[in-house]
Amino acid sequence: MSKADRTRQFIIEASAPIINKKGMAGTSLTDIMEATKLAKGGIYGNFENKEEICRESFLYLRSQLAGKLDTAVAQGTSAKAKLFSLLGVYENDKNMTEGCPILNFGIEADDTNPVIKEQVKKAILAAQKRFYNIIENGINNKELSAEINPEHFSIKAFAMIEGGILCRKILGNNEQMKIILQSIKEEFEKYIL
Amino acid sequence: MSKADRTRQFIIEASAPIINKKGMAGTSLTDIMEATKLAKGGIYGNFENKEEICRESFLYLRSQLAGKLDTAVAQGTSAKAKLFSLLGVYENDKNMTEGCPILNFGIEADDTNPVIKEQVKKAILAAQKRFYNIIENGINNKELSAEINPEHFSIKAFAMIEGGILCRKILGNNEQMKIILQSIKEEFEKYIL
DNA sequence: GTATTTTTAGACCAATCGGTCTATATTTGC
DNA sequence: GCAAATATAGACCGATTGGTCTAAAAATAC
Repeated sequence: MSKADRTRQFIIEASAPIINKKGMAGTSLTDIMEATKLAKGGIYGNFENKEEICRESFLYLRSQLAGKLDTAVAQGTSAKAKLFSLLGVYENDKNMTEGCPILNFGIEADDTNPVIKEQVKKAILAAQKRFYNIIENGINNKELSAEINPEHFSIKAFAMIEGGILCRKILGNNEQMKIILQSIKEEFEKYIL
Repeated sequence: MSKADRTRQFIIEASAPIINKKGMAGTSLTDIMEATKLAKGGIYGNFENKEEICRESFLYLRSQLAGKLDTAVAQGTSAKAKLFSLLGVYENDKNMTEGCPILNFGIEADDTNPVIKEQVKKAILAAQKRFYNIIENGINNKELSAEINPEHFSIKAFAMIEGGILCRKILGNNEQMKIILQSIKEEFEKYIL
């Protein structure tokens, strides 16, 4: 990994939380310079423009989050354990409590940045697929009744969680999220064989 | 209504859709000047600063949306009719398909603008209460089983819809939203007496 | 219809925006 | 450790930002 590659990665990791918090339009080069302690030249030698920093920051947050979620799923040894472990990340992980990048970048990009919007789309579909796969494997393993609709379940669970993240941030507490996650668990348990 | 009041209202109504779309940080005075065909003086004679325009724009969008939702509920003559009518607005209304102001302003304001954040909070609680009241009245009228939990139902429905709005905007179609609204209806129907 | 008050246009402002460029500093290959 | 290549600092750029101020225009009161 060359010096430039390391600096580039360092800039992304330092910028991503700021952009996730303040938004792309709301984050200035000055913010990024302060966070990295780098001068303009040091930044523009590694990135074409601010939009590239935003884009790479989203991709970084997305992959970091996906890694945590995939790890959580992998740790479960049954469909139920996998799902509950996955939901646990949504409940507690700092990456989620600080604001879901899918929500933050998605809402801003949808009318302003088609390139990032497309990457958010991939993130949504991947997040839903993570639920879907748990259910489908559960059915195949005879852990779950074939009555459960994996597509509907994964869409509803994902939507409820994203809505729950909004409520958590605005209302300033985790109560509604707990109710949401609990109800996802209860819905799931109806189908355990 | 004085000339100034009318101009003020006109500026709000012209600016609100732009700010809802491009975000508060992403909307410039130039955007507002173009939308209103007014010069700087005409705008700053009616508003203290850009933030006030953003704040009033959110309050305008919030009250407009609340009016439509309340009207829809009032049109139903049973708990079921009220709920289905309410969900119909979330499915079809332009105010929703163009982007929910609760979601758009909420996500941007939560880390940057505590005053607007507080107003978004009120909007969320009011939206949830609208669901809650339908359920509670339904129980009292013996239309619904007392088994239904109005609090949990309203929290889940609201969260799912907001998550569904995100998916609709990013995925570019209404399919997931339809599944979500259908599942809310089915869940509700389980409790009809 | 005139006098007074209110409202608006638009020139103007300093500050900040994203971005460029060159000279210097730092890596890197050998 | 020296030379070539690469990366960074920071002065600089024009454009744009949000915001002010004054003179003209329009609405209002009588």
